Amino acid sequence: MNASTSDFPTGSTRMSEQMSDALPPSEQHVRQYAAVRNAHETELLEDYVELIGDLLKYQGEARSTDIAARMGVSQATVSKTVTRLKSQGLVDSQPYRSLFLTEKGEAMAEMARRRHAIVLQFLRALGVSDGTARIDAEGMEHHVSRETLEVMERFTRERGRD
Amino acid sequence: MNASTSDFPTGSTRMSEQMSDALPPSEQHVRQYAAVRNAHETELLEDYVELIGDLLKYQGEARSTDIAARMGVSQATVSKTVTRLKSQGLVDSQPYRSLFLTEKGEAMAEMARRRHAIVLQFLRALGVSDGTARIDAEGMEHHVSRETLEVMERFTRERGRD
DNA sequence: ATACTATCTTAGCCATGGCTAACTTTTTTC
DNA sequence: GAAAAAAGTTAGCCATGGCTAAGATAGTAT
Ligand SMILES: [Mn+2]
Ligand SMILES: [Mn+2]
Ligand SMILES: [Mn+2]
Ligand SMILES: [Mn+2]
Repeated sequence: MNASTSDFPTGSTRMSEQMSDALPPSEQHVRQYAAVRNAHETELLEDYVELIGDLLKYQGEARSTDIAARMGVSQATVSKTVTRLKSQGLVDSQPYRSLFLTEKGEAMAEMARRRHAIVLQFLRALGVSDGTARIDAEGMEHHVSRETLEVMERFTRERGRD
Repeated sequence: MNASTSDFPTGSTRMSEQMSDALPPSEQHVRQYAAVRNAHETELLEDYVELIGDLLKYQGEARSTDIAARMGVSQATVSKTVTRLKSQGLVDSQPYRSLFLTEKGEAMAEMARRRHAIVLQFLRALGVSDGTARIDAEGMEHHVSRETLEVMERFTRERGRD
């Protein structure tokens, strides 16, 4: 249940690495953690609208059951989250009916889709296997800034084996 | 308050990218989301032990106040989280006293420290600016698999300007 | 020693994101 | 078109991770 603590490469720690481990200035440090908390606030909603958009596109319909099956959670959990999505004006639906994205939801889905694709393609271009790349990209995407995305895009374009 | 939905590069979407956006098989998709939920379970605890370790190392002591200041949260929040850290056997402390890491806490801190450093150095080696790299690394680190870490390490070693 | 200040804890509040169980509605089957 | 199955909702539970307000303890000055 607990994350393994010995699950990572044990390669040599070089001199030059030592320096970068000192504590950053407090204000910087605070910004780092705040950015993470911030990302976590919208993470799930982003994944939902992205998935709903994909289901609409590839299956013509987005049903709660499909979402529950894909996300690996119960239907009740999906129902509750959909209520939140509606209250945030991202999703539209009648009770017991299929789900749709609002304009705002479309926009968020489109952003998430693009961002996710950039990170996934980058990881593959780097040389990470497809399965691992998909898993890592799903979590990483929400923590990648615009600047880093641009660097990733350029890398994939220039050196990608995609 | 809501995440901006137009905050990302709008570069052209190439043909080859289109294919990779199709829905992955359901089981794979479930694994992706499960991995993210899993990472989020330990994420905060990892950052706490990492920070406590750094404070012990660089300031000789790890006080709740310092943690609260660095994390940008209230002391009450730190107190509550420390209770959890103790109940998981990661941290040791007497009431109103400084914090220490258990063996288990040390191990987790060491893992987190290494992983965090690898991701940070990788981003810098990629060409991301220091400030951005620090922010992105803080969130990304928890979602990077062993395989990807190894690829990042190799990249930094071979092409890094570090 | 007393008083002040800084630190830490506790209680109680809230939102999020899981779950199961019970119920309702819709869809399919016969 | 009735019965059965599938899909969706609601209620109520729990843990996490924030917060404020109030109180307790420790450390510093005077
Ligand atoms: Mn995701
Ligand atoms: Mn970290
Ligand atoms: Mn972190
Ligand atoms: Mn995360």
